[in-house]
Amino acid sequence: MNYKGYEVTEKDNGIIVGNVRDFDLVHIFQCGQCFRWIKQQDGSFTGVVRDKVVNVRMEDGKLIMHNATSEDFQSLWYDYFDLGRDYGEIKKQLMKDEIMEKAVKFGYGIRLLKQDIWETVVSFIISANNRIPMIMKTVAAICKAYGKELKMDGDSYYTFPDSRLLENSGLERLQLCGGGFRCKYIVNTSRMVNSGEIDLAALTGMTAGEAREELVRFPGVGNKVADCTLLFSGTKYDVFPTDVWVKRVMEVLYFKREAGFKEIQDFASEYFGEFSGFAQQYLFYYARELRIGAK
DNA sequence: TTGCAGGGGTCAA
DNA sequence: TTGACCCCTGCA
Repeated sequence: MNYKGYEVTEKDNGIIVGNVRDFDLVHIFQCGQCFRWIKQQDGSFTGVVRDKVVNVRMEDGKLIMHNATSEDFQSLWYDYFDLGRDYGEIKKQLMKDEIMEKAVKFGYGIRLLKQDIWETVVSFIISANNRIPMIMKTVAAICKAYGKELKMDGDSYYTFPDSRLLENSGLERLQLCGGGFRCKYIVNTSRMVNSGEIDLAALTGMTAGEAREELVRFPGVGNKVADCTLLFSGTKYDVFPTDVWVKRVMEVLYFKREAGFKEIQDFASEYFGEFSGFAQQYLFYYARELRIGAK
């Protein structure tokens, strides 16, 4: 069948998706936006999104999704991988100088995933003063402890637990997952969501600035975590999450000197405008892989 | 082998 | 503006 320009064929408990462009699994999963896709020995990736577990790989320019149906593609994967967006056009807009040209060519297959916003905010609370392997380990432990079990080829996988489950867990049990001092933030953030004090679904209707102000009311959420949450859930794209790597790459490549966070954000919003979030991803991936500005 | 610094940030003083 | 913070890894 054909769905919005993508040729989707069902085969052996899976689907093959043709016509995917500007799409590279390593770029997508290792550009810092997600923590639940595990690279397998054969180069494929296995991950859980909402209540589906799949294994994905590329073959001859086609996306092969194991344990998926064409209904799943329409209801979930098309949106999740942001397949309705023309990244070729975005890249053209962003390649306005030599720096961006290099960054975009380097991470040519990056796509911004539309992840569940609850999972995103909790994951990025965990990311504070933390390393990627540890973040992945903690998120996996939380899912295993509280999530719903899913099966694929005889192996068990787990969904990301909702805010009720995390609030009810209590601090002590949550701390067994290795989140350390961030666990109290997660419990209290869960409580604020459950009480209705903050409505995550309402952020869509706000400006990026308003949505950020709302998010930083959560304990453990500052500007950086708020911007990551908005960008990686597909809620707002005119944000420029500025962590130490982005700060370094901007200082080295654009400012040629030390620069403050506010200064960098103002520059990005002026220079990249509505495409700030995409620019951030190309720059971040470029900086981190090439260790630009690393000590 | 043991010890210690430090990490994709936030909070409190 | 600055240090503390869980916990694990890398490197003396």
